[in-house]
Amino acid sequence: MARPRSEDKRSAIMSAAIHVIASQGLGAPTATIAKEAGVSNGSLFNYFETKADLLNQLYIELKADMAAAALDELPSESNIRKQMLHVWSHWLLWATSCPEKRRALVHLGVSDDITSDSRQTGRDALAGITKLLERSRENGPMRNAPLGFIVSMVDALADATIDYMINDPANADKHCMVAFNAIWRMIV
Amino acid sequence: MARPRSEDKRSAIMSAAIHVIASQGLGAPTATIAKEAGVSNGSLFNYFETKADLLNQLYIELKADMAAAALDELPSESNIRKQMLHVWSHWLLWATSCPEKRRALVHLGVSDDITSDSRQTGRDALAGITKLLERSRENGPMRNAPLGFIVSMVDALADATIDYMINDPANADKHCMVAFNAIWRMIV
Amino acid sequence: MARPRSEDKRSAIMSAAIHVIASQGLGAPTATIAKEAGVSNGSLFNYFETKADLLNQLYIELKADMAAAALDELPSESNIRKQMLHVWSHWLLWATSCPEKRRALVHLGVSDDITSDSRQTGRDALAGITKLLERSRENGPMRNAPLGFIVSMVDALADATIDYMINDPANADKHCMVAFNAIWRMIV
Amino acid sequence: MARPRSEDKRSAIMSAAIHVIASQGLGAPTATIAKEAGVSNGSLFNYFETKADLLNQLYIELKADMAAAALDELPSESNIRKQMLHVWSHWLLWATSCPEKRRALVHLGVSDDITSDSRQTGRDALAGITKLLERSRENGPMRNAPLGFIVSMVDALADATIDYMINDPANADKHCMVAFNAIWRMIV
DNA sequence: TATGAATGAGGATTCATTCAT
DNA sequence: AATGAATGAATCCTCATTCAT
Repeated sequence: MARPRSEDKRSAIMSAAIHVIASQGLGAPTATIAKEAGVSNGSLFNYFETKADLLNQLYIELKADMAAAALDELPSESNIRKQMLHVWSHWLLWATSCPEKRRALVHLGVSDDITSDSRQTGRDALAGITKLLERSRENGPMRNAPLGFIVSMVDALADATIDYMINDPANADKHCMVAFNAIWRMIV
Repeated sequence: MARPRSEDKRSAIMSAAIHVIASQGLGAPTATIAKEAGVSNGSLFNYFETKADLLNQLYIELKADMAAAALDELPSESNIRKQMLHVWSHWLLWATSCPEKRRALVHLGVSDDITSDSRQTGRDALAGITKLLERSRENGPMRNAPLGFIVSMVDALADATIDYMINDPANADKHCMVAFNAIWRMIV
Repeated sequence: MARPRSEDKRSAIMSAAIHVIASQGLGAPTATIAKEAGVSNGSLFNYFETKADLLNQLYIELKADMAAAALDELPSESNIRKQMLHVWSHWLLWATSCPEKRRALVHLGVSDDITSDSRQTGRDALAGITKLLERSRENGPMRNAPLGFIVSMVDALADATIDYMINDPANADKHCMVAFNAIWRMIV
Repeated sequence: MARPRSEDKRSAIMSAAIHVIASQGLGAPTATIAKEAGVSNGSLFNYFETKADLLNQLYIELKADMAAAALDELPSESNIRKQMLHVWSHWLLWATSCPEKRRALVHLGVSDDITSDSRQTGRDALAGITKLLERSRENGPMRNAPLGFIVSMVDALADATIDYMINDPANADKHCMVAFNAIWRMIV
């Protein structure tokens, strides 16, 4: 009935879900997640009404986590490029240092179980980044394109870059900068 | 001497799979695909050893289909920008005019059932596009980045653009051009 | 805290398996066994990991059951012939009075699903009988033959005798004695 | 419709069935047998109406084959013990030198697909052996036991002996004689 | 007659969810 | 609330048999 008593247990389930989904995909049994969390399978359904519910909440939390990481310690006094670079590199840093979260998020992102509400909430969490992008492209060649379109493009490029950084960690920083400069050429 | 194994039936199953996977995802029962193809569920396994086999073959065919569409009637005499634009717009045209193929391909792309062999075959099919990209960025700011990285970025941007075009068909052409110009700024 | 896994249910499944296998052979669906046991088909797999697991456990239990019946109330003070006769007649009595157990055991005995571990466990259960045979043949003509060979022969004769007793119940006791005397001539 | 044109093909199927059943058991697909025989799966059903039909015919042929081997070159002039020994050793020789036939026969012997008619036919094939046994026990301690019972016992002992010979080929001849002498003590 | 594709019932097993304890 | 046993629908795949060629 989704009436969690212990916040600890809820987050244990979330963490377990990240781990299990990262390695087994969304097909992973809820029982596996529960066991990984040190909780009985029946208990899982005290915290999440259905598996889909768990998935949606996880999606939202991961998006928020990612956004928080990206916006953490934002140097709001610096010029826009510096701020954008800060966000970009923290974003990618989050993804490369929490590869399981990122992998889980990729799985969730394409799942039909994630509702459009959840997706919207996910986008909302990125509002801070969106704002920065808006200011960045203000006078650039894409000043008239829909902002959402630009966000999608940057998001897509982030994903591609992360993949590349993970596959070639030795040059991760270089790839990070190459991609950032590319984006900067795109939008300003 | 027996009823010959019919190519028609094989492609009926493929088409059905595209349709069914586009709407139900990879979890769709093989029986549903078979029925949609007008074939018994047992027959499906005459044409494909396992469901995973079907999925892999479908992935490869769709990738090839997409590449063929993109490279069709390539104006090889024109300058590189014109050729690239041709590829880009045909690519997106394919995706927006066969949205089911594209949706199925998205599902397949993230599936653990798709082997790395299949993925490599998929990349091989895009060799023509890769070549063009290589020439395009030859003297540009990304001339020293790994070519595979650039391909991934362009691929990612294509996906993002397609999504946007499908969501806002009225301005599809405009979005297509906006994205192309963005890419061009990125790489040349 | 949850419904405890019930020993009753496990043995209900075992009994059902005996009954169903006796009449339908090892090809009997697990669903049939489950239904006969008054349990859902899914539940059967809470008690036995696979059908083969069920079969192996059943084999071992039946062997043990048989051995226990044969050795029950063994008159250990009596001379060796009396003891052996006791075992022999109780053995055959078990088989003729639980024909389903015996039929199931015959099916199981030739199944490829029964592991050599299970077979060894089965033999171990018969250790008491083996001991008696060892003493019986001590000074007889087969004193130098491998003990295992003798056990196999006696086992085979038991099977043949049981068949005959079941087919001709009116003279069951007579057949039992005829066979026993034959064995006694063989080994002492 | 079981209207064989080519006797060659029929026996190819039989041989294939022996081989396949010996290694995979009765659960082996008819398609596997057909392929092993170099025949299409459809063709198999021109020679045998059903799988059960094939199994029954195979059972009968193997029993006949075994009996023929046992009775081959029977020294009908010799005394009864010599004749019986001849039969016994040829019987076991057949089993140990055609282990696949023997294995297949063991599988078939316990199958519910084998009709009682087939079993009777199998016994009829052993008539020659039965005759010898009848003469052998004529004045012995089992002179009043049902002849069929004695046949069953000897049959069972043969099976047990064969198993032992196959597992310990180095001493096969010794085991063969040990068992023969045991039988002789039993019946004469 | 020979072939092998087509059929579809059947079967073991999984798993989200419920519910007795 | 927590547990984990119970449920049974769902799914992939097999295989004896049929039938078009």
